[in-house]
Amino acid sequence: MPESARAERAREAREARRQQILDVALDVFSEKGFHDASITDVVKAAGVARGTFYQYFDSKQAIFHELLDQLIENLRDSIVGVDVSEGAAPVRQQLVTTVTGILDAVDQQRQFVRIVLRVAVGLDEEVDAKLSEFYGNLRAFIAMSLRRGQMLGLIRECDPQLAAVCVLGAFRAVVEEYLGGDDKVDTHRLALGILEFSLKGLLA
Amino acid sequence: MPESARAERAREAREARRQQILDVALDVFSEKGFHDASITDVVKAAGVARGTFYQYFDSKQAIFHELLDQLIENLRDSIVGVDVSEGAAPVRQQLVTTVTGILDAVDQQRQFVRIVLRVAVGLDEEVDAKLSEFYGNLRAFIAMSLRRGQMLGLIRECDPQLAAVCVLGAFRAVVEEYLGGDDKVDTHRLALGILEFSLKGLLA
Amino acid sequence: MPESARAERAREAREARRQQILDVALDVFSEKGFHDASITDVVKAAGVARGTFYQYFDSKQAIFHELLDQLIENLRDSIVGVDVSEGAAPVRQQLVTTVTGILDAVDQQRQFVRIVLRVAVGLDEEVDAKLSEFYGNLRAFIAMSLRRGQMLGLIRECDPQLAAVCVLGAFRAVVEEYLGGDDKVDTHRLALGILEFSLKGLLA
Amino acid sequence: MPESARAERAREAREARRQQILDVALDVFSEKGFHDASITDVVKAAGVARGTFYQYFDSKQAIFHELLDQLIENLRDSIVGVDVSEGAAPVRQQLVTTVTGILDAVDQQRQFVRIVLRVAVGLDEEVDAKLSEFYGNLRAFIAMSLRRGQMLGLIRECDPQLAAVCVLGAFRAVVEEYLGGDDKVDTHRLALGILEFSLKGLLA
DNA sequence: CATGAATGAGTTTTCATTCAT
DNA sequence: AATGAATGAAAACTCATTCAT
Repeated sequence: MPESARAERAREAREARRQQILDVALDVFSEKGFHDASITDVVKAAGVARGTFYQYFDSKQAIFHELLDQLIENLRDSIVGVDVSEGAAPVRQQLVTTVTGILDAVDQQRQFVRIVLRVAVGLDEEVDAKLSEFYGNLRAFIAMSLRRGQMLGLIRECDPQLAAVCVLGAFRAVVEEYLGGDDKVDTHRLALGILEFSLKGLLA
Repeated sequence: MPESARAERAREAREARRQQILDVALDVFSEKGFHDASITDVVKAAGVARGTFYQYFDSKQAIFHELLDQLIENLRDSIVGVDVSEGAAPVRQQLVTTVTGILDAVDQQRQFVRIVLRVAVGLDEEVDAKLSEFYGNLRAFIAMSLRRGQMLGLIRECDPQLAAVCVLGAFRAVVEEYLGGDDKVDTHRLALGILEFSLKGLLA
Repeated sequence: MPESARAERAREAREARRQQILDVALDVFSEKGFHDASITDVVKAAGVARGTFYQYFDSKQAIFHELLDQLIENLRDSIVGVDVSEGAAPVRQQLVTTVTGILDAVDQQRQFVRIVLRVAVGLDEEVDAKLSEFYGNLRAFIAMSLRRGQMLGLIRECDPQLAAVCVLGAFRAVVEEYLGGDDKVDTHRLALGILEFSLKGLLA
Repeated sequence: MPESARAERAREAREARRQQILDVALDVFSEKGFHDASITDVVKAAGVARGTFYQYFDSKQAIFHELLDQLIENLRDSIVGVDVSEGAAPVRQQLVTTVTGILDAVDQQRQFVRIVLRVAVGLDEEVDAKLSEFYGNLRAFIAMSLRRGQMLGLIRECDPQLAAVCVLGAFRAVVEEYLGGDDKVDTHRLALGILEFSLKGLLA
């Protein structure tokens, strides 16, 4: 079936082009922000014509939303639960590994940080909803983990919802502060710091 | 001195008008964001003509910056240190009172939250600098308090800088989550939650 | 009649104020041009309120027109004819004196030059008409003098109208070139140059 | 090379469009002046959208400056020197031909006159500089010619600089007076008049 | 009569989007 | 499918003029 083969190749080319524009847009948006970045900036950087852009994306909003979806999905993928089954590694060690892993993933793609923590904040309702959903899921996941921990007697009595907000807030703040710029960081140290803080608090 | 009296009244009227426009702009910006709010929106809501706006403010940026300055100053004013001198109230109680007070202040003016935590984020370099400075001061204050606590043996061994980032992040997240909408909240409960979390952590 | 005396004083005060604003406007317009000079510039320089300005002049155009009228009248006054009656000074000497006198008058008030030769040019139809009339009168005066000179056998055969245009053009160009800036000039030398040129031409 | 051919056609179309807008702007500016002509006037007359204008020109100022550059270049091109080599036509005849030619060129494009002699006068510093340079070059050219004439014994003793100012002034005045409106003129007669005046003066 | 705050029509300019080639 | 010239709605901002005090 030579025709379907050709069609296939065309589809792949289209997909590649599409992703290329998305990649470029990530750079442009993360550097200039949403409003200060123009479609002109994107198409120039991508080396395509204005019209071409609109063959792949419906609007400036649309590409940003898609971008955000990709970012969120990537972030989600780098987050995995803790195995509490017998024979698994000690919980604390698992936590350190997990949190370090997330920080490493974020560290790899700092544009993510800028987009999710700066550019996308307060943009429009749809974006807000997406971020809310993402954070909500994370919070729910954390809260659930805490509840399970409470049942296992590992976590003290507390409002898991509120506690989850605090944990996530601390984490986000560390990311924003230490991974918002271009400085190198010791992700292991940060992960330890966040976990010690969240688990043991600051009292002597 | 009737002349100076009249001049005084005029000056006051001007100041009142100015503040009125600022107040209206606070509403408009907090509801629509910076880019989606036009000067037309502001002047319509204020019931003045376009030109009037420009008699009081140089530009759209200018009024937003001024607004932000006011908000930050207000926030700063609601934050006070903890008295560790002898005869002072127990530190823990003071902390609860302080944090509850801050939450109450923010609760009173929820537009503040939307502006500072959403609208102003990632707007432009000057705004970024202002927020950075504000958060930096807060962090420095917290870090210093932690260091003092360490010397008094109250706070455990840790990187005060990193810990301050976590504390502030947890606090910010709580504000954003619980005071970002229009729901009523129990600020005392939130303050307790944040403090317990920050001081004792979550382990059983 | 104390009342009329008071009224008189008031009238004089009004007149003085009016002239003061005109004087200031002359400075402002000659420096900034018509469009780039704002009413704000004028009232600030005059030390009066905006409303006051409009009590004395109907509009920005109006004050400029009035200004131009004054300037033109002043220029006209510094121009006098040549006495060809018996016993009068030699015509050539009279001409030198007259032209030098005009140049001196203009030299005294260089703002005149800027207003009449730059600012007022191409402003609007009414201004154009005024300048046209002024130049037309001058040309007519010169043409008439030339015709009289022809009858006396002093001036050669030529189209007096066209010749008047040339004479006036040469004069204007000299004023513009040598009195347009702030450099000191030798008006006598300029007058001689213009006259030699106009009377004898440039051929050896 | 079909591609370069298409690109070539596109480039030409762009250039044509650009020139069309310039032509229209020449009309609009020469009729209304710079300040009274709005971009709206230009684009309406050109039959294009607002945005199209800004694809070709950076600003209202920019198109005017470009327009002025074209006009000045055109004027310059219509001016040629006088050939004093042996075997050349008599100088006087050459001068008549040259001056008549310039007047004819100007006659052809009366908008030039209005723009250069009215609209552009006193507009802004850059425009002033351009006109100054143009007139300066002309003056310098005339002054140099006069100096050469003096060396050949054709031109009498005089300040060539001042004489050049007079010659140019006379010429300009004739252009302004006779070619400023829409009346037909006999350029040959005007050229003769200017030359007779400049060379022989008005004395009998 | 003086004041100066208020007005709002009018201007230039931007930029996401469309569409003929 | 790619191009990029054309579009025009919408925005910020100015400033001559008015009018209540």
